[in-house]
Amino acid sequence: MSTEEKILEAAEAIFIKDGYDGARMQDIADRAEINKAMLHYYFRSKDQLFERVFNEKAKFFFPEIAGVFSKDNTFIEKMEEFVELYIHFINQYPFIPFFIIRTINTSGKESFIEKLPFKDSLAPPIFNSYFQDSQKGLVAEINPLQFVLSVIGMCIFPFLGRPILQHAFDLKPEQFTELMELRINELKIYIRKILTP
Amino acid sequence: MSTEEKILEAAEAIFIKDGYDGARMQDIADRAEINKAMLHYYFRSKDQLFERVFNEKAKFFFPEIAGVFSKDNTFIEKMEEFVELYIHFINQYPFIPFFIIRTINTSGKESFIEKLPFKDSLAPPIFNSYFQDSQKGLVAEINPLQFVLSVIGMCIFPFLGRPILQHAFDLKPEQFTELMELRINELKIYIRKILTP
DNA sequence: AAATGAATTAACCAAATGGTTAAACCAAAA
DNA sequence: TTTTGGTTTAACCATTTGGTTAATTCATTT
Repeated sequence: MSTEEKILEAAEAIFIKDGYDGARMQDIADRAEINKAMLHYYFRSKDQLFERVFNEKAKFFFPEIAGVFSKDNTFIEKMEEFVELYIHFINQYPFIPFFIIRTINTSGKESFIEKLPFKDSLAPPIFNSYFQDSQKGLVAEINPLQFVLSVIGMCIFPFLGRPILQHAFDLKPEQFTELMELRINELKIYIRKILTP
Repeated sequence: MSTEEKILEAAEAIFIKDGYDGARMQDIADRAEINKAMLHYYFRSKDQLFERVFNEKAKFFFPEIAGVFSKDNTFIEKMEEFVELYIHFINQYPFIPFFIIRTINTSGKESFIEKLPFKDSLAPPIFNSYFQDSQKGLVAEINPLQFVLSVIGMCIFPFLGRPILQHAFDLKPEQFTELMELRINELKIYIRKILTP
């Protein structure tokens, strides 16, 4: 593994664990098993290293949904698929949601919002698909924005509140992951109930 | 206003805005318009000052629901009331959810989890009420834990992702608050659809 | 008015932190 | 074999940060 890769891997781990403010350049260097000066040699500054890490992780906050929303099925079916895709997705990177939420709520890091694919890639296909089925009477009348926020919230919240959950129900990491896998079908039921006309 | 109150008020604002790692004692002193040494005179250390602030804010993460869940109505009605109460509640302290989520996910601050009223005060009455109505066939069969996580997630997520929302839809703070007020009725509809047998 | 004790301040301190530098290392080209 | 240029290291630097101290101010008690 190249030095640059070692640094990036260590920086990811430390920034995801501690956030920008909590992360220490020395911790990243130690984890990458290199000299601290190398961090600056390869990435100039903490800011630039963080930006590089964020850019590579931003796409893992919202999944790529083109595949789901180009299919020729109903909005309800699409949303069910979306939930399955999304929870599987986050289960593979369970600490990304908090990393992203923390970053966009951190003073001085507001501009990172623009790097998230929500506005351009996620919301429009969902809204379009809803309006199409809505005109055909295939879906209940809901507010699509409020609905999308609800679905994302249902999917993501357990990962943000994970420490509370693990404490309250004494869950081991595997048990948490399993609970989230079971969650997929539960949310599919909720979504179908909400959206059935 | 006493010096102690001035400090606490400033510390709240800074810790909520910047988190423990991002907060600077000097910033708190400046905001309180007092000498930095006074912070230590009154609260000894950054840790103790933070703990004091967290303890006072922890109760605003989950609302007091005794009133709602002692009523003689159905689980569905209770949950509708809960959502109304909860969103109103968070709308008054819109930055508390992120403050709490950030803290319990911060290394070294895990022990603060225990100060949240979820395990002892929030979950049990909800679960009990569900099982009562479930036996009477008054409510659809769902997994109460997954359901509670969903409701909390639906209520809270927009406040955590607020910067994304405000950016994507160009919302002013008043507009955001109004969107959340409208959200109450939308979520009530979702909940009734999910829970109706 | 003198004494007392808490409240407040300015100056200071040690450690930590992001970042720099000059020298050393090392593999490939000439 | 020497040169070259990228890579790595140890030592160093300026600033920031949480925290301390000793002196001073101020209100209250005697």
